[in-house]
Amino acid sequence: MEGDETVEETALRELKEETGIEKVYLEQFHVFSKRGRDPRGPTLTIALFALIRSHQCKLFATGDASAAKWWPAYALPSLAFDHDQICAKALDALRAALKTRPLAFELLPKAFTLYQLQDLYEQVFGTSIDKRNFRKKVQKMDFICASGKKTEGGRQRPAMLYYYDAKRYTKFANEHFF
Amino acid sequence: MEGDETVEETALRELKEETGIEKVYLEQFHVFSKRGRDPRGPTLTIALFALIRSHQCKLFATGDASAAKWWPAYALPSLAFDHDQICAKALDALRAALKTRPLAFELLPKAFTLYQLQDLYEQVFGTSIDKRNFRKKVQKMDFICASGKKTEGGRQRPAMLYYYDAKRYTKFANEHFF
DNA sequence: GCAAAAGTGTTAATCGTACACCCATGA
DNA sequence: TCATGGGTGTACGATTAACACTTTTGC
Repeated sequence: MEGDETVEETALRELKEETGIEKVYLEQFHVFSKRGRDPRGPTLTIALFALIRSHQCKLFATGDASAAKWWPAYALPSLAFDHDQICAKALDALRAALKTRPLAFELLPKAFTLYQLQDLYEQVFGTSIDKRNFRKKVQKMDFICASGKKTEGGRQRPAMLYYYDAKRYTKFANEHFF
Repeated sequence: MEGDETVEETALRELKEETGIEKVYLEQFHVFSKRGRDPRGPTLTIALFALIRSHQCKLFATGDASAAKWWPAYALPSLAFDHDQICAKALDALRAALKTRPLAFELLPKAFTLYQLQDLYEQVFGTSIDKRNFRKKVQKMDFICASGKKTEGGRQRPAMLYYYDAKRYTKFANEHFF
């Protein structure tokens, strides 16, 4: 941490320095402090995950000359110290977060198709979901709104583009929980 | 933090020093690092909540001469710095934890009645739950087991004592989620 | 035409919810 | 006898889960 930065500001700065990516959703998930986790001496690691919109991921690949690179979460290379455990816990935290809060919309473009949304959940949870049941459920969530526009230039039939309405979600959540 | 303690060890030591309570369940919920949260300068607070079994709470009241004291979460006294915000976030984290994991059993005696379990959920979530529906649901959870023993010396009809079986929970969770 | 995704309903089973009364104990 | 919790079943509505085919587009 530099100057009087907060944890989140530090993470955003480092992420931008290493990958060029900015303006992402950040969430803390654990502080690692076990003895011996770094042979150089006692350390405290405050771990956060960042959610990066899918269309921004390619910017990263064409970034500067740093060693940063994408890896699938289920096939990481071997990492220094206890960083493999940190990544494993990050995945758990991500799944728990996606189950209980509307964070899928931080991973998709602002305008997305229902296929993209379903695919996201299937990939994160490693399940397959029935398309009709999924769409039926989405229709009941009035914070997922059809924009009226459709995809263009895809290899397939144009699909309706949806967007996430955070204000409607708040109302929805207040009515459905507690 | 002293010596090469972990965050959890520090919290357990401090808790014991201040209140005499030990061997509790601890869980991290947030790191507070906002500028200006402590006028004395930049600080980093790693916040944890502890779950203390109800029958151990009275030990606390008869503890040493420290200023530690029980307060209801919905009527806290005014606290230093941003500690009111930390407590508010602790309550949120506690509710989220109790909804998604079997942590109620860290708050009850090892042997508990169904009334105690229901009362716990009602108090934490501020709701009232139908007794018959609650018991029906508990019956389906085979990790909540009748011990065969009953309460003695209460003011009421003796009640069956139940216990939590962590191994069965693991099996149950694997079958019911994902 | 073919590959890829878009879109669309019905049925059966399960789950959640609402609801009221008698019982055993200690004070 | 009274206060306090202990203990029990049913019926209705809502939700979930299983399941297959036609459409539109680019190549």
